Amino acid sequence: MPERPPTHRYPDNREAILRSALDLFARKGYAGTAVREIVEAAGATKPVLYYHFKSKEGLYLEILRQAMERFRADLTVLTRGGGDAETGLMRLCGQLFVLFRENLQVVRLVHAALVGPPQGGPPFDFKRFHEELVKGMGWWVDEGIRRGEFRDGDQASMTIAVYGVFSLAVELELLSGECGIGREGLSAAMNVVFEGMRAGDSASL
Amino acid sequence: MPERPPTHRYPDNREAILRSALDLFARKGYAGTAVREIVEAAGATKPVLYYHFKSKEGLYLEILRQAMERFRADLTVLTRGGGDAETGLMRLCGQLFVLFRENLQVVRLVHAALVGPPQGGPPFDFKRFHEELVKGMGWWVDEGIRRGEFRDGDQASMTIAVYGVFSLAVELELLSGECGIGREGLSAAMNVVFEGMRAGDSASL
DNA sequence: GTCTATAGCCAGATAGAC
DNA sequence: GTCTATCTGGCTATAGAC
Repeated sequence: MPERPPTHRYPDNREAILRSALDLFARKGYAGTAVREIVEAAGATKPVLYYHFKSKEGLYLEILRQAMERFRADLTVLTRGGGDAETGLMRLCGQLFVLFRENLQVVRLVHAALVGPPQGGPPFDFKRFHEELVKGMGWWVDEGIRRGEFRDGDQASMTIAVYGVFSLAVELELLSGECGIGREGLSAAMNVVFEGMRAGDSASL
Repeated sequence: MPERPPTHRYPDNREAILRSALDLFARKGYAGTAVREIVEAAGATKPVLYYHFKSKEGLYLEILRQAMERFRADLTVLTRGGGDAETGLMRLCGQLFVLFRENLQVVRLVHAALVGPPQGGPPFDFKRFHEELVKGMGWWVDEGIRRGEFRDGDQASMTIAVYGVFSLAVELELLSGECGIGREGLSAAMNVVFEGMRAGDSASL
């Protein structure tokens, strides 16, 4: 008879609380969400929450920590891969866009914590989110310049231009009421930017 | 002896409360800010706040209403004016950028309300903020296409590209710790986008 | 690990005098 | 218009049994 673990290390209650907390924090904000709401939605009770996460802040930090972990793993994969820089950059942005759209709740939570008021929530190293995105896109721009695909001399501005379009596309998905431009809209707008980055075009700068 | 108004219509208390509420809402969020904090920072008392604004929600809505009013006035002015489309678009974005950077608290508040969780705050027609910005920029893009400055056939994508760069520049100012690219960085990144919009460049689309 | 029950606090809002 | 004093309710967090 195989050994069973003496106790469940991650019981259903813990996962249920994480899920309903993510949902509520994303919809009502950290300060706007009561612990009572979270445990009711999860079908649990308050002491269970405090047992697993020690405090409301601990729960919040655990959600963000998990989100950061998953995001970094995906970003690492998407920065690899062959092909020319324009294709790689388009693939990176396109797949990140899909990933973000499939996890809008997390994106809303992190975005709010990045640029919004901290709402009394605990501090967290959010800027790494932003910095790693810039680094991932900047890597492809560097590649493009090195290979002669993109014009030389304006790496930072090109990265900002690409990142700006990507960032806006994501934010439009966050707006309520179907303002989003979708992946097709993102590709079209990125093509406008690429048009201004390609080497060989008349550079009147 | 000249007549004095029978009573102060907008006494100092009212303005002081509006200012400290803007400061606190922007720093701690709507739900994260207590009425007690607001009136203490303003050197007033709670009944004064409730006399002038009826409720915490009423105070919040009044702040946003005033912000929206000032913003629309500025946007209307900046969409007029002569010159070619590229110059007009650069001026619109540059001056809006300066305006936003001088009012970062309001921008943070509105941005949080636009894309962030509502935090229990009352509903407000925030999307008009976004829509009017898009309309203002789109007007100049239309002008540029009409005059033959910009390539034809991709108005929406061009507008998104310009708006995306502008939006990112503003958001980087919102991040804590001097991540901003400044007005020069905005201009440089916009030039990358313009490079891809100009008619006459080799269009390999 | 999970419960019931509750402590202790602070929130938003108001009554009524001036 | 502004005050002091106060009401009512919800909040986070915990004690202690199982």
